[in-house]
Amino acid sequence: MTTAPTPQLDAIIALEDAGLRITGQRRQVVAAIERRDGGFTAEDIAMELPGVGRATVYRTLKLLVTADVICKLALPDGTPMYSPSRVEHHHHSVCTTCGAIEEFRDTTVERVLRSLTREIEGEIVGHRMEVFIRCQTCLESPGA
Amino acid sequence: MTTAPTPQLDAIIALEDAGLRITGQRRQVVAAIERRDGGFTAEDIAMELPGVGRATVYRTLKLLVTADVICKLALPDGTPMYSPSRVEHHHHSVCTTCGAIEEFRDTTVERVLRSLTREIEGEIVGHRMEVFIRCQTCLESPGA
DNA sequence: TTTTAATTGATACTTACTATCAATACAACG
DNA sequence: CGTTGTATTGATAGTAAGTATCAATTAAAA
Repeated sequence: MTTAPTPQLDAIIALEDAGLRITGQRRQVVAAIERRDGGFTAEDIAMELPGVGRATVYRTLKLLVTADVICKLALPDGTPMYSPSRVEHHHHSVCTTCGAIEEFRDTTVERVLRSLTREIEGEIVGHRMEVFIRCQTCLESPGA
Repeated sequence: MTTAPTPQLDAIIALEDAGLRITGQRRQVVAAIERRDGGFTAEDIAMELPGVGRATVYRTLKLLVTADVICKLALPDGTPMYSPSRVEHHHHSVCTTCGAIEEFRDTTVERVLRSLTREIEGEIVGHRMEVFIRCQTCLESPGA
Protein backbone atom coordinates (compact mmCIF):
# COMPACT_ATOMS: atom_id res chain seq x y z
CA MET A 1 0.00 0.00 0.00
CA THR A 2 1.60 3.21 -1.15
CA THR A 3 0.83 6.66 0.22
CA ALA A 4 -2.89 7.30 -0.02
CA PRO A 5 -3.90 10.20 -2.25
CA THR A 6 -4.71 13.45 -0.48
CA PRO A 7 -8.43 13.24 0.29
CA GLN A 8 -10.65 15.61 -1.65
CA LEU A 9 -11.50 17.40 1.58
CA ASP A 10 -8.05 18.96 1.82
CA ALA A 11 -8.47 20.88 -1.42
CA ILE A 12 -12.07 21.80 -0.62
CA ILE A 13 -11.10 22.98 2.84
CA ALA A 14 -8.32 25.07 1.32
CA LEU A 15 -10.91 26.79 -0.86
CA GLU A 16 -13.28 27.28 2.08
CA ASP A 17 -10.44 28.73 4.13
CA ALA A 18 -9.96 31.28 1.40
CA GLY A 19 -13.58 32.34 1.88
CA LEU A 20 -14.70 30.83 -1.41
CA ARG A 21 -17.92 28.98 -2.16
CA ILE A 22 -17.90 25.26 -2.66
CA THR A 23 -19.70 24.71 -5.92
CA GLY A 24 -20.45 21.55 -7.83
CA GLN A 25 -18.05 22.64 -10.55
CA ARG A 26 -15.18 23.17 -8.13
CA ARG A 27 -15.81 19.74 -6.61
CA GLN A 28 -15.70 18.22 -10.07
CA VAL A 29 -12.39 19.88 -10.95
CA VAL A 30 -10.83 18.80 -7.65
CA ALA A 31 -12.10 15.25 -8.15
CA ALA A 32 -10.73 15.14 -11.70
CA ILE A 33 -7.32 16.25 -10.46
CA GLU A 34 -7.31 13.57 -7.80
CA ARG A 35 -8.18 10.87 -10.31
CA ARG A 36 -4.87 11.62 -12.06
CA ASP A 37 -1.44 11.20 -10.65
CA GLY A 38 1.28 13.23 -12.22
CA GLY A 39 1.08 16.26 -14.45
CA PHE A 40 -1.90 17.43 -16.45
CA THR A 41 -2.87 20.38 -18.58
CA ALA A 42 -5.87 22.64 -18.13
CA GLU A 43 -7.28 21.22 -21.35
CA ASP A 44 -7.01 17.68 -19.97
CA ILE A 45 -9.36 18.67 -17.18
CA ALA A 46 -11.64 20.70 -19.44
CA MET A 47 -12.04 17.77 -21.85
CA GLU A 48 -12.68 15.36 -19.01
CA LEU A 49 -15.45 17.59 -17.66
CA PRO A 50 -17.58 18.68 -20.61
CA GLY A 51 -20.25 19.73 -18.11
CA VAL A 52 -17.97 22.39 -16.66
CA GLY A 53 -17.23 25.51 -18.67
CA ARG A 54 -13.68 26.01 -19.89
CA ALA A 55 -13.49 29.41 -18.19
CA THR A 56 -14.50 27.81 -14.90
CA VAL A 57 -11.84 25.14 -15.24
CA TYR A 58 -9.15 27.78 -15.77
CA ARG A 59 -10.50 29.92 -12.94
CA THR A 60 -10.58 26.96 -10.55
CA LEU A 61 -7.07 25.86 -11.45
CA LYS A 62 -5.83 29.36 -10.72
CA LEU A 63 -7.55 29.31 -7.33
CA LEU A 64 -6.01 25.94 -6.54
CA VAL A 65 -2.55 27.22 -7.46
CA THR A 66 -3.03 30.20 -5.14
CA ALA A 67 -4.23 27.85 -2.39
CA ASP A 68 -1.08 25.69 -2.90
CA VAL A 69 -3.19 22.67 -3.76
CA ILE A 70 -1.55 22.33 -7.16
CA CYS A 71 1.55 23.80 -8.82
CA LYS A 72 1.87 25.28 -12.25
CA LEU A 73 5.11 24.58 -14.05
CA ALA A 74 6.40 24.47 -17.59
CA LEU A 75 7.99 21.94 -19.90
CA PRO A 76 11.31 22.98 -21.52
CA ASP A 77 9.39 24.33 -24.53
CA GLY A 78 7.21 26.42 -22.22
CA THR A 79 4.05 24.31 -22.37
CA PRO A 80 2.30 24.89 -19.06
CA MET A 81 1.55 21.87 -16.88
CA TYR A 82 -0.14 21.47 -13.53
CA SER A 83 0.81 19.00 -10.85
CA PRO A 84 -0.76 18.23 -7.46
CA SER A 85 1.20 19.53 -4.47
CA ARG A 86 1.83 16.88 -1.90
CA VAL A 87 5.11 17.93 -0.34
CA GLU A 88 5.35 21.18 1.62
CA HIS A 89 8.13 23.02 -0.19
CA HIS A 90 9.32 21.23 -3.27
CA HIS A 91 10.54 21.39 -6.82
CA HIS A 92 9.80 19.31 -9.87
CA SER A 93 11.49 16.84 -12.10
CA VAL A 94 9.91 16.54 -15.52
CA CYS A 95 10.65 13.68 -17.87
CA THR A 96 11.23 15.24 -21.29
CA THR A 97 10.25 12.00 -23.00
CA CYS A 98 7.01 10.93 -21.33
CA GLY A 99 6.13 14.11 -19.44
CA ALA A 100 5.91 12.43 -16.04
CA ILE A 101 6.23 14.95 -13.24
CA GLU A 102 7.63 14.12 -9.80
CA GLU A 103 8.12 16.27 -6.78
CA PHE A 104 11.36 16.34 -4.91
CA ARG A 105 12.58 18.11 -1.88
CA ASP A 106 16.23 18.95 -1.52
CA THR A 107 17.65 21.01 1.27
CA THR A 108 20.61 21.96 -0.90
CA VAL A 109 18.22 24.09 -2.93
CA GLU A 110 17.43 26.14 0.17
CA ARG A 111 21.15 26.39 0.77
CA VAL A 112 21.61 27.81 -2.72
CA LEU A 113 19.03 30.45 -1.93
CA ARG A 114 20.89 31.47 1.21
CA SER A 115 24.14 31.60 -0.74
CA LEU A 116 22.45 33.81 -3.32
CA THR A 117 21.41 36.27 -0.65
CA ARG A 118 25.02 37.36 -0.62
CA GLU A 119 25.44 37.34 -4.37
CA ILE A 120 22.24 39.04 -5.49
CA GLU A 121 21.42 42.68 -4.88
CA GLY A 122 17.89 43.05 -3.62
CA GLU A 123 15.42 40.94 -1.70
CA ILE A 124 14.63 37.41 -2.83
CA VAL A 125 10.86 37.00 -2.97
CA GLY A 126 10.55 33.63 -4.68
CA HIS A 127 12.16 31.12 -6.98
CA ARG A 128 11.41 28.37 -9.41
CA MET A 129 13.46 25.31 -10.20
CA GLU A 130 12.71 22.51 -12.57
CA VAL A 131 14.96 19.59 -13.38
CA PHE A 132 14.45 17.94 -16.74
CA ILE A 133 15.16 14.21 -16.84
CA ARG A 134 14.74 11.04 -18.83
CA CYS A 135 12.98 8.85 -16.32
CA GLN A 136 13.92 5.27 -15.51
CA THR A 137 10.98 3.88 -17.50
CA CYS A 138 11.89 5.87 -20.61
CA LEU A 139 15.58 4.98 -20.32
CA GLU A 140 14.65 1.30 -20.20
CA SER A 141 12.03 1.36 -22.95
CA PRO A 142 13.25 0.43 -26.47
CA GLY A 143 12.25 3.42 -28.66
CA ALA A 144 14.34 6.61 -28.33
CA MET B 1 33.68 52.13 -18.53
CA THR B 2 31.61 49.09 -17.66
CA THR B 3 31.82 45.76 -19.45
CA ALA B 4 31.45 46.33 -23.18
CA PRO B 5 28.45 44.70 -24.83
CA THR B 6 29.13 41.51 -26.73
CA PRO B 7 29.92 42.62 -30.29
CA GLN B 8 27.32 41.78 -32.93
CA LEU B 9 29.79 39.49 -34.60
CA ASP B 10 29.49 36.91 -31.83
CA ALA B 11 25.80 36.32 -32.46
CA ILE B 12 26.25 36.40 -36.23
CA ILE B 13 29.12 33.95 -36.05
CA ALA B 14 27.02 31.65 -33.89
CA LEU B 15 24.39 31.63 -36.62
CA GLU B 16 26.99 31.02 -39.30
CA ASP B 17 28.45 28.19 -37.28
CA ALA B 18 25.02 26.61 -37.27
CA GLY B 19 25.12 26.63 -41.07
CA LEU B 20 22.53 29.39 -41.34
CA ARG B 21 22.41 32.26 -43.77
CA ILE B 22 23.19 35.78 -42.61
CA THR B 23 20.27 37.86 -43.79
CA GLY B 24 19.51 41.53 -43.34
CA GLN B 25 16.57 40.64 -41.10
CA ARG B 26 18.69 38.50 -38.82
CA ARG B 27 21.26 41.28 -38.55
CA GLN B 28 18.50 43.70 -37.62
CA VAL B 29 17.14 41.44 -34.90
CA VAL B 30 20.60 40.87 -33.44
CA ALA B 31 21.30 44.62 -33.53
CA ALA B 32 17.99 45.38 -31.80
CA ILE B 33 18.81 42.91 -29.05
CA GLU B 34 22.21 44.47 -28.52
CA ARG B 35 20.73 47.94 -28.27
CA ARG B 36 18.86 46.75 -25.16
CA ASP B 37 20.34 45.62 -21.94
CA GLY B 38 18.19 43.42 -19.79
CA GLY B 39 15.10 41.47 -20.65
CA PHE B 40 12.81 42.00 -23.61
CA THR B 41 9.81 40.34 -25.20
CA ALA B 42 9.48 39.12 -28.76
CA GLU B 43 6.88 41.84 -29.33
CA ASP B 44 9.37 44.50 -28.16
CA ILE B 45 11.66 43.49 -30.99
CA ALA B 46 8.86 43.10 -33.52
CA MET B 47 7.53 46.60 -32.77
CA GLU B 48 11.01 48.07 -32.95
CA LEU B 49 11.54 46.57 -36.37
CA PRO B 50 8.39 47.18 -38.41
CA GLY B 51 10.39 46.33 -41.52
CA VAL B 52 10.89 42.76 -40.32
CA GLY B 53 7.97 40.36 -40.33
CA ARG B 54 6.66 39.13 -36.99
CA ALA B 55 7.15 35.52 -38.02
CA THR B 56 10.78 36.24 -38.86
CA VAL B 57 11.36 37.90 -35.49
CA TYR B 58 9.98 34.85 -33.68
CA ARG B 59 11.94 32.48 -35.91
CA THR B 60 15.17 34.40 -35.36
CA LEU B 61 14.70 34.54 -31.59
CA LYS B 62 14.21 30.79 -31.55
CA LEU B 63 17.43 30.32 -33.52
CA LEU B 64 19.30 32.59 -31.14
CA VAL B 65 17.99 30.64 -28.14
CA THR B 66 19.20 27.40 -29.73
CA ALA B 67 22.57 29.02 -30.47
CA ASP B 68 22.82 30.09 -26.79
CA VAL B 69 23.03 33.74 -27.78
CA ILE B 70 19.94 34.59 -25.75
CA CYS B 71 17.90 32.81 -23.07
CA LYS B 72 14.17 32.45 -22.87
CA LEU B 73 12.72 32.60 -19.40
CA ALA B 74 9.42 33.39 -17.75
CA LEU B 75 8.08 35.86 -15.21
CA PRO B 76 6.24 34.35 -12.22
CA ASP B 77 2.94 34.69 -14.11
CA GLY B 78 4.39 32.82 -17.08
CA THR B 79 4.95 35.79 -19.41
CA PRO B 80 7.88 34.80 -21.60
CA MET B 81 10.93 37.06 -21.63
CA TYR B 82 14.21 36.90 -23.48
CA SER B 83 17.57 37.95 -22.12
CA PRO B 84 21.03 38.10 -23.73
CA SER B 85 23.43 35.36 -22.60
CA ARG B 86 26.74 36.71 -21.48
CA VAL B 87 27.88 34.23 -18.85
CA GLU B 88 28.65 30.65 -19.86
CA HIS B 89 26.36 28.67 -17.58
CA HIS B 90 24.04 30.82 -15.56
CA HIS B 91 20.65 31.40 -14.06
CA HIS B 92 18.44 34.45 -13.81
CA SER B 93 17.16 36.80 -11.20
CA VAL B 94 14.04 38.65 -12.23
CA CYS B 95 12.77 41.71 -10.39
CA THR B 96 9.04 41.21 -9.92
CA THR B 97 8.51 44.96 -9.68
CA CYS B 98 10.42 46.42 -12.60
CA GLY B 99 11.15 43.29 -14.61
CA ALA B 100 14.90 43.81 -14.69
CA ILE B 101 16.71 40.58 -15.48
CA GLU B 102 20.22 39.79 -14.29
CA GLU B 103 22.36 36.75 -14.83
CA PHE B 104 24.11 35.04 -11.98
CA ARG B 105 26.41 32.11 -11.71
CA ASP B 106 26.49 30.07 -8.55
CA THR B 107 28.45 26.91 -8.13
CA THR B 108 26.09 25.74 -5.39
CA VAL B 109 23.47 25.27 -8.08
CA GLU B 110 25.71 22.75 -9.79
CA ARG B 111 26.20 21.10 -6.42
CA VAL B 112 22.45 20.76 -6.05
CA LEU B 113 22.32 19.00 -9.39
CA ARG B 114 24.95 16.53 -8.27
CA SER B 115 23.08 15.93 -5.05
CA LEU B 116 19.91 15.31 -7.05
CA THR B 117 21.63 12.64 -9.10
CA ARG B 118 21.31 10.46 -6.01
CA GLU B 119 17.76 11.50 -5.23
CA ILE B 120 16.16 11.38 -8.65
CA GLU B 121 15.57 8.21 -10.65
CA GLY B 122 16.61 8.68 -14.24
CA GLU B 123 19.12 10.79 -16.11
CA ILE B 124 19.22 14.54 -15.62
CA VAL B 125 19.20 16.23 -19.03
CA GLY B 126 18.68 19.85 -18.07
CA HIS B 127 17.34 22.26 -15.52
CA ARG B 128 15.95 25.72 -15.10
CA MET B 129 16.21 28.01 -12.13
CA GLU B 130 14.86 31.50 -11.74
CA VAL B 131 15.07 33.62 -8.62
CA PHE B 132 12.44 36.31 -8.23
CA ILE B 133 13.60 39.42 -6.42
CA ARG B 134 12.79 43.00 -5.61
CA CYS B 135 15.87 44.75 -6.88
CA GLN B 136 17.81 47.40 -4.99
CA THR B 137 16.41 50.21 -7.11
CA CYS B 138 12.81 49.13 -6.51
CA LEU B 139 13.40 48.63 -2.79
CA GLU B 140 14.74 52.17 -2.54
CA SER B 141 12.10 53.83 -4.71
CA PRO B 142 9.11 55.36 -2.88
CA GLY B 143 6.03 53.75 -4.52
CA ALA B 144 5.30 50.08 -3.61
C1' DT C 1 26.47 34.65 -63.34
C1' DT C 2 23.69 31.19 -62.59
C1' DT C 3 21.43 28.31 -59.72
C1' DT C 4 19.17 26.41 -55.84
C1' DA C 5 17.93 25.77 -51.43
C1' DA C 6 17.23 28.74 -47.42
C1' DT C 7 14.60 32.48 -45.97
C1' DT C 8 10.90 35.75 -45.84
C1' DG C 9 6.27 37.77 -44.98
C1' DA C 10 1.27 37.87 -45.28
C1' DT C 11 -2.12 35.36 -43.58
C1' DA C 12 -4.56 32.11 -41.11
C1' DC C 13 -4.47 29.09 -37.37
C1' DT C 14 -3.38 27.27 -32.58
C1' DT C 15 -2.84 27.25 -27.65
C1' DA C 16 -3.57 29.04 -23.32
C1' DC C 17 -5.76 31.85 -21.36
C1' DT C 18 -8.73 36.42 -19.72
C1' DA C 19 -12.77 39.80 -19.94
C1' DT C 20 -17.66 40.52 -20.20
C1' DC C 21 -22.03 40.12 -18.42
C1' DA C 22 -26.58 38.19 -17.96
C1' DA C 23 -28.24 34.07 -15.63
C1' DT C 24 -27.71 31.05 -11.80
C1' DA C 25 -26.89 29.05 -7.27
C1' DC C 26 -24.46 28.90 -2.70
C1' DA C 27 -25.05 29.97 1.86
C1' DA C 28 -26.11 33.41 5.37
C1' DC C 29 -30.01 35.35 7.58
C1' DG C 30 -34.36 35.61 9.58
C1' DC D 1 -37.35 26.47 5.42
C1' DG D 2 -37.77 30.56 2.39
C1' DT D 3 -35.70 34.82 1.01
C1' DT D 4 -32.02 37.28 -0.52
C1' DG D 5 -27.56 39.09 -1.95
C1' DT D 6 -23.42 38.24 -3.69
C1' DA D 7 -20.20 34.86 -5.56
C1' DT D 8 -19.99 32.01 -9.35
C1' DT D 9 -20.93 30.28 -13.87
C1' DG D 10 -20.83 29.80 -18.95
C1' DA D 11 -21.16 31.43 -23.68
C1' DT D 12 -18.78 34.26 -26.32
C1' DA D 13 -15.38 37.25 -27.86
C1' DG D 14 -10.83 38.90 -27.27
C1' DT D 15 -5.70 38.69 -26.19
C1' DA D 16 -0.84 37.01 -26.14
C1' DA D 17 2.51 34.28 -27.91
C1' DG D 18 3.48 31.93 -31.03
C1' DT D 19 3.38 28.23 -35.44
C1' DA D 20 2.03 26.56 -40.25
C1' DT D 21 1.56 27.54 -45.07
C1' DC D 22 3.32 28.71 -49.30
C1' DA D 23 4.43 31.73 -53.09
C1' DA D 24 8.02 35.18 -53.75
C1' DT D 25 12.61 36.46 -52.73
C1' DT D 26 17.55 36.16 -51.87
C1' DA D 27 22.11 34.48 -49.91
C1' DA D 28 25.84 32.16 -51.24
C1' DA D 29 27.92 28.01 -53.53
C1' DA D 30 29.25 26.63 -58.03
